[in-house]
Amino acid sequence: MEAYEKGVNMSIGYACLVVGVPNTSIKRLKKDNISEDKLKEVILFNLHSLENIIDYNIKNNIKLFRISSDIIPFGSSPINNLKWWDIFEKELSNIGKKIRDNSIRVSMHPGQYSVLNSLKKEVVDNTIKDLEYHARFLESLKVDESNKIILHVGGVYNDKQEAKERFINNYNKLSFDIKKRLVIENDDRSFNIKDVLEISNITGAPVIYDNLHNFLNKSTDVFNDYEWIMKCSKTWKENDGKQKIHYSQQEENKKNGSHSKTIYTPKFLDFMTSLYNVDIDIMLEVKDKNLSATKCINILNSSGKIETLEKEWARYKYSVLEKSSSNYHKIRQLLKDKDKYPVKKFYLLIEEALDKKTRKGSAINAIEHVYGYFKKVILEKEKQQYMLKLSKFKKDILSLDSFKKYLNKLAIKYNVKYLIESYYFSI
DNA sequence: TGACGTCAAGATCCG
DNA sequence: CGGATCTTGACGTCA
Repeated sequence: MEAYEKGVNMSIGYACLVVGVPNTSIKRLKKDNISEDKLKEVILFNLHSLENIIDYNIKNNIKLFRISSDIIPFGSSPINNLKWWDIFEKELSNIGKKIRDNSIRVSMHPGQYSVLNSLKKEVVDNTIKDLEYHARFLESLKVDESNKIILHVGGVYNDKQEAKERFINNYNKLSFDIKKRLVIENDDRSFNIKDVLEISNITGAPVIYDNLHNFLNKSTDVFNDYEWIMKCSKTWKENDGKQKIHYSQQEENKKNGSHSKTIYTPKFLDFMTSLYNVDIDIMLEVKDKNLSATKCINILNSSGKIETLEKEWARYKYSVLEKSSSNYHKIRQLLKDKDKYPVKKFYLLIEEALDKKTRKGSAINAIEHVYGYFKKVILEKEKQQYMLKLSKFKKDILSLDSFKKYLNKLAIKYNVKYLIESYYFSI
């Protein structure tokens, strides 16, 4: 634990979406369904969601967050010629103020289709437009240049050296508003961390080290995570803010590069220990998003309180019960001693439970626990609906997901806060 | 030419 | 008719 105690200012965050928090979804539009009104409507909707996400992050002490590129639909396309930064100035500055006032650091990450070193001029032009859009969005929040835009180098086109040079040439043509935010990241098949450091050496762009990409696409120079992170640290200058890395784990039995469902804490702690007390920000790339961010923050907190775990337990308990009543009881037992903070054991038991296959009996057990919350308040009609669904579920003609969706609807209708905040309906 | 990755919109199916 | 489930889109590179 001692190893990373000094990194107490370190921020851990997650990307784009929030799991299990109402009113935080980001909407998209299809090209053939676009009108000015529709665009405005969706932008406003998304900004409301973003504000709710920021509020959630503030409340949960999450200081690092990647904003989805979909926040402004077709933000870099001529299809959308709205001056959204003017139209929604009030909303944007309001969100920006919350971000700044709470020392949250945000970032954006254009997708794999933005390729600055492409052989096609049109692709490069579109990429620059996309970078302009991302820079403008961050600018509209009035957040400083430590709030970064992350980009991969692009394609190799049979000649890596030329591809690097094309990247550098095109980088040099970018406006200062983009350059001041642009950081580059190693990818999982073309440009390894050594390549990216070389490019950084010439362009001056800071480098994001991605551990999983490095694992899958190693440089011929053999260094460990810590050593690469140290090399990358030199590329971060004062105005760039704290050095940032991406951390993810491979989902077992899935294609290389698939992010894991959750961050497994023993592995994460090994990684952290191997970094000694290096002071960096860590962006997690993981399916359960904010859940893993909270978990990792809690597990590194050497002065944590039992209340934190109790709060987490309230949100996880029915998901655990659904998988393993044995772990459910073990955790209850674990949380009895109010003077301790058994955070490692706690999350280990949760991870172990959630990895188990759901058996029908335990699923029903969890369902009945959840049903207990509105058993007394719901209408007779709903009671009958519930009974019918339960018997259908038992006969395998209703899926667990559908059943849970119905329960979620009831939870929202009767505003059962304990259940609405639970992860039971989202993992 | 299709896989790659992502996730919600949109389309279609089902009871 | 509402809800569940399947398909598509939007993008560029590479096998």
